[in-house]
Amino acid sequence: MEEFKKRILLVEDDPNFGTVLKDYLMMNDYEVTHAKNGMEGFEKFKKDDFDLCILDVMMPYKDGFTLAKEIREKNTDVPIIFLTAKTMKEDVLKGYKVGADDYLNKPFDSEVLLMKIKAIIQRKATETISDSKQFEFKIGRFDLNSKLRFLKFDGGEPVKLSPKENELLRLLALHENDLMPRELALTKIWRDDNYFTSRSMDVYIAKLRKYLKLDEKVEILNIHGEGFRLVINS
Amino acid sequence: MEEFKKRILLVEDDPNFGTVLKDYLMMNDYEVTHAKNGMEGFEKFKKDDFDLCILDVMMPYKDGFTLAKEIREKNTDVPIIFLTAKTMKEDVLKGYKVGADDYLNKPFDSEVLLMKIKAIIQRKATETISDSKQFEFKIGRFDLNSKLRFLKFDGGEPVKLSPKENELLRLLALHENDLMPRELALTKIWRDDNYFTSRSMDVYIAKLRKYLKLDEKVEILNIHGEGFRLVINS
DNA sequence: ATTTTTGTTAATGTAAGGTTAAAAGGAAGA
DNA sequence: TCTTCCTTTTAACCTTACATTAACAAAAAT
Repeated sequence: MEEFKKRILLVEDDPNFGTVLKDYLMMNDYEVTHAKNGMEGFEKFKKDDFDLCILDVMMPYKDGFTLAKEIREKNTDVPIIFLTAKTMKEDVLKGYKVGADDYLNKPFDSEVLLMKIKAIIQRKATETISDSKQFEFKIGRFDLNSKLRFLKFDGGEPVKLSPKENELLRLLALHENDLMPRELALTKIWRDDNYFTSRSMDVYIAKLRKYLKLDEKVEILNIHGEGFRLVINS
Repeated sequence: MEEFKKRILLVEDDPNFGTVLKDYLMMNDYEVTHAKNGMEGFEKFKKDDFDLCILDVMMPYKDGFTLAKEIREKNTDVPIIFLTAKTMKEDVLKGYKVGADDYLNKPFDSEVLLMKIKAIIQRKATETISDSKQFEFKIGRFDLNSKLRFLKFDGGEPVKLSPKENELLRLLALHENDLMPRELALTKIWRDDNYFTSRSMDVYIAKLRKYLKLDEKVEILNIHGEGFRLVINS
């Protein structure tokens, strides 16, 4: 049926609950790595590729949100589910802001959790068809290495890009010659779509245009009300 | 900022709760269509394009799941959120089976609902893959790319089209050589059919005629009181 | 003949985008 | 803790793009 088991990073400080949950997930054919606190969670996250992270919110030293933010810096795509102790509205809202995919209030029904896991992993699987592991792009006479965050012109000295510059250019490159919808960048990179994030994005477009000026064949065009288009003229 | 408000189909039989929820959503910048039962819900669904459906599970005659199934047959992509009366595990599981994107237990916090709506709509926006072919038309010696909103004559320099110009020309092209009813354009593009939108449309017809003048074989004819017809003479 | 519908151009108001600079945040080091 | 450097956001100001409305002319229908 499935060649490889899906891998879940479970970060939960309560040892009893944690191990029970881990066993339950393993019984349901997931490969589970259990970290007992935020620090350990991040270490394990860096070492491996996971299909899903389940993070407890209430943890000593490093709470789930802080951990989520660190994870997001490394990887903008991994699905994250939060386990919140109670129906803390603030927690839920905060969760979505760091890019959570879902949350569950403890105590929760384990079957429901399984269902959510399945739904989320499937969702990601369908999303991740084209833009999978692409981090290197040729943009006219430029080379973008978006893993190391630099841009080289004609193989010369690389210019360092800030995280936002890098993500934005990468997204544009992924849609080369095609529309890169505003909304897409805002939700993927800024994780929020409002007036200010939108203006912020415009500022970054200006920055990128400045970098790209070196090659007059490369330009970022605007499609009013829709988004931007990175075109390479021949 | 907002090109168009996102459209929500709300199917909820409790009139009090339904209207309150509708008003609340409308206050938050969504365009809401409220149906009072499953049958009505499906009718309205067929008539319009929605960005999201919020379905009450417990409804007389046709429950939320049945409705969801019918909706899914028509459209595999619209996000669906279920409102379940209590933490009915069966309901939740059943919901996911019909392809729900999320569910909420009543009573729920309205801000949390907003958050979910936002998250889900954004998620779907992200998935929008480039299904190009539907956006490219050959109109005489012109090429219309209605995704990138430009019109090329004889493969020369593309002319940019405004959103309304583009949509209108696209509709005409879809009905090439055939009647494109006035009303159709008004409801689909202007989303309102009155004296002013009608005059506005005439203005756009004039603009399109100006663009299309380059190819004397292409013209937009008026059918008095009915609509317009894009004809390509041979 | 006159009312309604359409053709066309121009004027107006608003929203979106371009650009630059200043302010605010945040992390690393002193 | 304070300082410094880098990144990001916010603000300000300006330009361009769009859609609507008005105004007047021409066709078509009654």
